[in-house]
Amino acid sequence: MAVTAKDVALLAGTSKSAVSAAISGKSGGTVRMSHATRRRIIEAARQLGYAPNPLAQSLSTGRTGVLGLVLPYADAFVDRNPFCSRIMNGVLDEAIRQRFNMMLFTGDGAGACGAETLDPRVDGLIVVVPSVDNPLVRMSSERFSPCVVVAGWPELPNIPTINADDFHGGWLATEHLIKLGHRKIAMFYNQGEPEGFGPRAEGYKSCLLEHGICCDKDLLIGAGCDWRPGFERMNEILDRPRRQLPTAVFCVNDLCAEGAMRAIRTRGLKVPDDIAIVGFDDTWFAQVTRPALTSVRMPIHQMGLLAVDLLKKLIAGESVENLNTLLPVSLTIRQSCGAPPEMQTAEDIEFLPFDHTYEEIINESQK
Amino acid sequence: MAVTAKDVALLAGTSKSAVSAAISGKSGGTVRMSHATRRRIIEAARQLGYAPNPLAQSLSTGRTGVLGLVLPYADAFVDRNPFCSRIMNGVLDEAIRQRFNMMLFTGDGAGACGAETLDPRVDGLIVVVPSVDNPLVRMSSERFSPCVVVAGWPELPNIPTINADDFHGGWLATEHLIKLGHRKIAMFYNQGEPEGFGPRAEGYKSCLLEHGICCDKDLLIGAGCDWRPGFERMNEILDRPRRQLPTAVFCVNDLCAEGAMRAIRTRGLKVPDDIAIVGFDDTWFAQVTRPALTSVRMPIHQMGLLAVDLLKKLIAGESVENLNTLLPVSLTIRQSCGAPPEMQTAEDIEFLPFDHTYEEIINESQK
DNA sequence: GTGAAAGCGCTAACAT
DNA sequence: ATGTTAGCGCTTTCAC
Repeated sequence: MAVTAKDVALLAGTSKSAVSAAISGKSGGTVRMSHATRRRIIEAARQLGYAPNPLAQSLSTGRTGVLGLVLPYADAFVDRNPFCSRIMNGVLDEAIRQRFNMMLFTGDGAGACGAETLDPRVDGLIVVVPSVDNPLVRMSSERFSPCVVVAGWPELPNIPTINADDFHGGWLATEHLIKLGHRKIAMFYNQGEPEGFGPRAEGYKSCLLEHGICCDKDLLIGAGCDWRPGFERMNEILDRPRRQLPTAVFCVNDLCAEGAMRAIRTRGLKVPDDIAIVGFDDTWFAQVTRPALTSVRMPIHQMGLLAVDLLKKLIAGESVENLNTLLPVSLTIRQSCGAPPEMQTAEDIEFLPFDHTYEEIINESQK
Repeated sequence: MAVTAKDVALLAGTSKSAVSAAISGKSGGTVRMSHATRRRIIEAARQLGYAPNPLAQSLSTGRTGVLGLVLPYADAFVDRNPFCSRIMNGVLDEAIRQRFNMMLFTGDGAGACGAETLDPRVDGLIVVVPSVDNPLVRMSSERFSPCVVVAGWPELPNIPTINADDFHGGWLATEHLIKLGHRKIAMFYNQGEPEGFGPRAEGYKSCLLEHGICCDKDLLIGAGCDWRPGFERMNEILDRPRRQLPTAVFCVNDLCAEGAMRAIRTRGLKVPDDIAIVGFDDTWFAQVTRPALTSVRMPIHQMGLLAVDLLKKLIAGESVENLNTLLPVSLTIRQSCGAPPEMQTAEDIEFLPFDHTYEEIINESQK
């Protein structure tokens, strides 16, 4: 067994409580002690190699210094979805910087937040689950254990959220296609959205409208955030008579876009010549598809950082002024829409890992 | 405050210990109870929404059900180094599958494993730190808290390790260059290696020797596992008189290789025409450099999986027959060495995230 | 200024 | 078969 406070007390000739006070450095409470005893205790602790047992500490104080990160499914912690990876990166990055430990949870299935979710082993939760419903929110109120939702809109109020401007992203993507002369533009939206088509699709519709293009219902297609639905929906569309084919598809994310491109390839057609494709997320993934994807970039890493900052404040009991953060997006233009080279974003190898220092990201977020 | 075992006991009209026994399902020990009481307790617990406090549970039992993952520096948890990401992915993947929770630690600086390392909040540790020295091992013995070292060789015995066959990897890379006609082959090894040049460099030397090529000491160059040392060393080399330039460089990993390629580019030279480059790791990163890297592939993800399996056994008190696992490597041939197209590995988009299901990986590891 | 004692919520050995 | 009790290691309030 490890050395305990009792051992230290014995050696220093004091009581456990003195040890606790000395080690934690809190001269608060009724416990004040002479410099001499404090020193003696510290020395004894050092000598014995004593460190407080965080488990016992937490049980006693109700604080753990651990943040929980909830991703939608186990695979999400893995390379499986570069968006999730990147969110996780941001969160971990900042958590480590802020000297929080991290614990990982998975919200098995859509929006499920099991009993483990209200785990006293964490001081708060960062939730990155597509549809965030009641159980989560109940938790947040029942226990005084705050949570922050990233990339999602919980149904109940008073839950802080951090999102990118999906609506504007949808708008940008659509506008780009229109500029390139497309009129029959399909959209693959995420069928899982709690209500309606989701903000990305709303941006798409709004942009079409603004440009006087009729929003054909047959072109607004329920897909999902993985490559498979993209693949399947595109296959179905390609069965339509040639006249009814869209000339471009805006996909709800990059994975979905790759699925669509794969279906197109399989049929012997070409992107962008036959059908143009736009994605959403613009992680490294968009660089390695062939052709490279034109995609809406969101400040994913920064979203993770902000989530931790926000959660930290909530844990500290500070009130937050801006409950719903909305971060700006932009369009990265590559080859999947046939944009002329001068429009294309330079294929920046700089995007690769080694230039993502913390300072840069902070600066980036401040300007 | 949350509902406790006491509340349940009160409602069910039994004692706390009965509740504990009923909930944990352990009819072992001296505690056996009638079906009736058990049912009553279960029902009461359900009614109250009771769940045991894992913190208290752990404090009492000394088990937490949490694995700790130690990466060398905070950034390593982040995209910063695709190798680390991928290891982490493997570990998380399997940990989740085995219903372990994960906690993340960073061994700030080389080989440092602070007090937090012997954290009772975890049942065991998976350590992915380049130079694993004594503090870690001391921990492992002092507490009965096992650890597994991944991609490293601790100095003390009896610590289970999981490694790829780095020596053979170095051999493969060098042989490839020799086959392509290179004779002046430099190697950038990792200066941080505890002793000597590390197994990758040994493989390199051994291969040169076997092919009757003198191992020029000026070509065995201390670099590191990041792009910066690769960049700087290559810059220095390019200052040498043209006669002394190597025609190829084998880099200790892909990041280092990219640094070297960048230096070459900066000087207006071309890879592979002027200098050929081989990397090591072969993560997705090797696909997105220009030119794409020829690189030694290791079963990184699988190393993570195995680490968890091994640790699980150790925690369960099982003894492990094979203390030092060595996994096979292979060479992925792309464009950075000027290999003829027919030698090149098909640029497999299949490598991308969506085909990494658990089953595949398991199958892959079995054949 | 310092130490004793209660309790955080649970488990497991011990009486009943 | 069931209930009682004593910790796990720490913090913190309360007497001294």
